[in-house]
Amino acid sequence: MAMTSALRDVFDRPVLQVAPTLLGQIIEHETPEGLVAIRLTEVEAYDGPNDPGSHAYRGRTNRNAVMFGPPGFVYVYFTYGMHWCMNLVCGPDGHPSAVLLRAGEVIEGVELARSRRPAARTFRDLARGPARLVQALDVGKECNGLDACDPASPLRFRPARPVPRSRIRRGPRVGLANGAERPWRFWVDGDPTVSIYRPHTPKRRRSGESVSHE
DNA sequence: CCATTGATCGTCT
DNA sequence: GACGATCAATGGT
Repeated sequence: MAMTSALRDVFDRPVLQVAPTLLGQIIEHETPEGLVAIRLTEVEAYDGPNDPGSHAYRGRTNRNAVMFGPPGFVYVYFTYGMHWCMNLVCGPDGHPSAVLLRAGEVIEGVELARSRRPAARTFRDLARGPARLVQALDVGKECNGLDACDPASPLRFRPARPVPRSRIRRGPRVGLANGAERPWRFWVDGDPTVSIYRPHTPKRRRSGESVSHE
C-alpha cells in the first residue's frame, strides 16, 4: 500500500527539520486502562549514517531495523539494563534517522500516569526524561514498529499547534559518549517539564575488578 | 539546589 | 566482555 498521508508528511523530511516542529505536538497511548496524552517539550535528533551518536551509525542490526523503514513509525529500544525509550522515525524510507522523545507535559490521563510513575513526586516529573515519558505512557518493546500515523494505532501522534521558533532553544545532546556536541537537542524555553541536563559519565569499574592489558 | 553512586541486562564486538 | 540516547535514592550545601 502507498504509505502516504498528510500526517506522515510531517515526518518525511530531514530529521533536523522535523525535530523542532514536534515540540508542542502530542503523543498518546490508548490501553485498556485508559488514555495518556503528552505534549512534547524536549526532543533530540539522530541522523543515521552520519551521526556517531545514532544507533544506526554502524549500519542495520536487529535492534535498529525500524529506523531503516518508512517515517512515522515508532522505534523503541532498551537501555541501561532497565529502561525503555521511544523515537519517531524521520526522513525518507531507507534513511535511518529518528527523533528521541525526551520529555513532555501530561495533558490527559494524569491520574493513570501517576499510577504508572509512583516515584514521581511532582506533576512536572511525570514525563520529565525519556524513560519516564515512556513509563507514563506504558510503552515497551511491544510498541516497537507501531505506526504512529495510523489513527487506529494504540500509540499515535496527534497533531497540535507547534511551538513558535522564538520559544525553542537548542543545545548539545544528553548522555552520549560520541557526538554529544552536535546541538541537536531541542526544547521549549523555560518549560518546567524539560529534563535536567546530565553529561555522559563513563562507567566506573568497581574496585578489585581487573583492568584489561594497558 | 548539587554531586555521587548502584541497579541491571540486551546488544554488539 | 564492555557498555550504554537513564533513573532514583542518598547525603551535603
